[in-house]
Amino acid sequence: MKLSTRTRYGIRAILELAENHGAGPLQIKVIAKRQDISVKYLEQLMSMLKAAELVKSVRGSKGGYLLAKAPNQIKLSECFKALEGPVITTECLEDKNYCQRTADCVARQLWAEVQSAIMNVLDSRTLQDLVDKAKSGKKLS
Amino acid sequence: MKLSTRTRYGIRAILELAENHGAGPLQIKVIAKRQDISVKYLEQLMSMLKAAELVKSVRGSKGGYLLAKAPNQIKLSECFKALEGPVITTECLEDKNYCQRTADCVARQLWAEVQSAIMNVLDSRTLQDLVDKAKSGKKLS
DNA sequence: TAATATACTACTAATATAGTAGGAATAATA
DNA sequence: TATTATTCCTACTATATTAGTAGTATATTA
Repeated sequence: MKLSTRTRYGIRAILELAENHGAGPLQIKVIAKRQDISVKYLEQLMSMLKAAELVKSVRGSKGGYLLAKAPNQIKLSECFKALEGPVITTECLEDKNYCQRTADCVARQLWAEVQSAIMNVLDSRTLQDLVDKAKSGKKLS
Repeated sequence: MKLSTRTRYGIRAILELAENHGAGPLQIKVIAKRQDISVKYLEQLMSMLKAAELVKSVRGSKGGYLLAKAPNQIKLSECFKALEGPVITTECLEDKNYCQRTADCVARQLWAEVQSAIMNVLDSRTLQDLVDKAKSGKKLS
């Protein structure tokens, strides 16, 4: 169950915006250089974040990207969902009719628990939390 | 972050063995029919579980598969690992040198938390737990 | 020896990932 | 107004992974 670079890069990129919050737009090429990501690839990731209304953009010279909300208003679960899609561990959790066994399938119950454990982590943290920890140099509590 | 059919089918298959524990070997074709999985595909999944020493096999007529240990001695984390590989959310959790930023990367700390949340669920349950719940018809606590 | 099982290896179609590439649209600035 | 800097949009591509299929060899029982 490997995380895509799409999600890994995207989260690092929006974290750059969070750290830059209040200081005007940040350009893709700057983020790409700092995070060592292909500019062209990052363009696509940013447009996913924009489609999810987590960031907004300013076109033209001196343009760039900014957070659409304050860092403490953006949950990691939202970022994850925008990049990776729903925190899905298996189709049958989304669609009850995917399989006839859903009603009494203990495997499905297990995957539901896994999914919920992941969501608990991602839902309880905002970009601000990560920025704070980065500054303090401490680990997440 | 979608779960492969490999893991989903494999877990359902070993659960069949757990329910059948003590009643001799169970054949692939029986499991395949009950769980609606391709016989040939399931063969491969069973051989992964066997390589991980979670199940053992009896060849020839009247043969089949059995659990290698009692159901309460087999954690779901072991089954998962055998089928899906390590519960990896990103390479940098396994290999510190995968990226230069590991030391102070807050994103990496986040993935570590996610990974650990998943492991907590899978590590705290055995096949026996799932079998019990299936029999009682109740949800996992 | 015949029937029934697992064991092993190779192949394949479909899908997803991780980009690359090129240019159009837009805004600031000289 | 021309130039430059930026996002925006669409299409393409190489590689890897997934989810199987297929065939044959090997072991066991009756």
